[in-house]
Amino acid sequence: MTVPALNNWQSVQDEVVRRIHGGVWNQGDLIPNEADLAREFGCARATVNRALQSLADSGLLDRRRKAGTRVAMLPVRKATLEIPLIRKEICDKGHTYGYAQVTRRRVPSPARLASKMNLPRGTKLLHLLCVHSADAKPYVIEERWINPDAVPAVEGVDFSQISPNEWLLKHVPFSAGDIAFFAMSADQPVADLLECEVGEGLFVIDRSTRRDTQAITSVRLIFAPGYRMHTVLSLPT
Amino acid sequence: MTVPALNNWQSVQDEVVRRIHGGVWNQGDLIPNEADLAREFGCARATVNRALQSLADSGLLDRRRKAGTRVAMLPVRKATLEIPLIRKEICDKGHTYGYAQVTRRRVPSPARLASKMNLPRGTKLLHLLCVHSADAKPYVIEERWINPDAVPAVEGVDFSQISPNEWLLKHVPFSAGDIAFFAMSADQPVADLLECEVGEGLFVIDRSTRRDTQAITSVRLIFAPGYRMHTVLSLPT
DNA sequence: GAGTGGTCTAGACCACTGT
DNA sequence: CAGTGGTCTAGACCACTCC
Repeated sequence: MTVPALNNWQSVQDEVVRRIHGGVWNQGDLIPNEADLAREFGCARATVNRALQSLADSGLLDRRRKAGTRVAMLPVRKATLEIPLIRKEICDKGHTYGYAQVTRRRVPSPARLASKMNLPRGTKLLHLLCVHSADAKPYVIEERWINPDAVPAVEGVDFSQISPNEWLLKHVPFSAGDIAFFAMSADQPVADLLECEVGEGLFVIDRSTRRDTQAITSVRLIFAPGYRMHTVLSLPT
Repeated sequence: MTVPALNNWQSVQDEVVRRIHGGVWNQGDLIPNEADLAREFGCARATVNRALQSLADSGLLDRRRKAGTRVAMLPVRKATLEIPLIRKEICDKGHTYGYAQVTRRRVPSPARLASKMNLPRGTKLLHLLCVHSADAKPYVIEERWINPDAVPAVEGVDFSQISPNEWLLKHVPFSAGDIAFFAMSADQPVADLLECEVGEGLFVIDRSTRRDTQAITSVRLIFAPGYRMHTVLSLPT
């Protein structure tokens, strides 16, 4: 009656999911350890490990050394968002990309940013206001602050030709950071730039990035009405 | 001169990232194959594989059989969002959780949902309108549609005691789906429920889940003003 | 066809942590 | 202290895909 030997980690994963779905293992239950499962499934422990680790990443299992592996009590859903280059996002949708720099200034770092970006007092930042458009209609406002101490080369860049979004991705790639999503109501200046009504609800992304502990840049993206960011909730079966 | 042997996958990953940062390998470049790197680093190929696979998951590398491994041209940023139980989210913030069901009806599936949830024509859905609150202030509106064909047990549940959000998570866990984030302006009924101004910009999440191909539930979460969803952009150093 | 990443195995040692 | 997951190794075979 033994199962016909699960010889790859995907089939092991499927079997584990099946047992959870089927109620063989319930939320909070301790499941057998890797060695036992490997013996039962007729495969190597590394294969079981790979399968369970993948499920733990998905949030279905909680694993701790010595304590063993449990079915997660509250299976936290995880969604992976891909945050593309704005130009690419617009082109991929089949629209014509447009871009314009609105203002460029050097400013003392605003208090709100100084703390968020962990900047020394009195740091001067480069502040840019730009608009990306799709088929000549405003698509998103990019309000950008850049720490010139972290990116000296930025002083010589002409951001009327290339957006900070794109330049930074090419020249300062691979940094860590944090990101927040929320909504705001359009005020007059924003409404003017996005050609929408004052008060309209807009989708906003705030993002700060740094390398090691040095703040590189902070950006606020304010999207035109109608924008939707979507992705897939991928859980095994 | 040789590096002191990278004997774990994290250090291999760090070294690869260092070489990309340092310009040893540039965007679009083909990097050496796993066997060569393993020899150079003085570790097993599996260790290199683990490191590179992790970097590919992060979007820094593009890997294809036979074609080899390249530094990604447009390093797509990936953010992982955890979508918690609403009650848990509120409690974790240290607030008192409150919940109320506003309405409960059986309705023909609206056209918009019928297509999104891929329902047969004429399917009747259970429609619920609920409000979750934090410290007695409205926190989020949960507008929920449930397909009773997929979850027959739902007919007997008293959703004035437990939110659909929580009941479904406990009883219909582990399903796939898709999710979208956007902003809307509060209309009168929404403003009444959230105790905010009409027209105010609100953060909204639409989510549909299914098991296999059968639609289970669709939900719209409309958050009170001020809500921010945030996460970390985790890229290796 | 040949070269690359993807995976499996069997065994080993280590790191963490509950008891 | 002892049991569990986390990882490494050396070798092997397979699957994909570019040429």
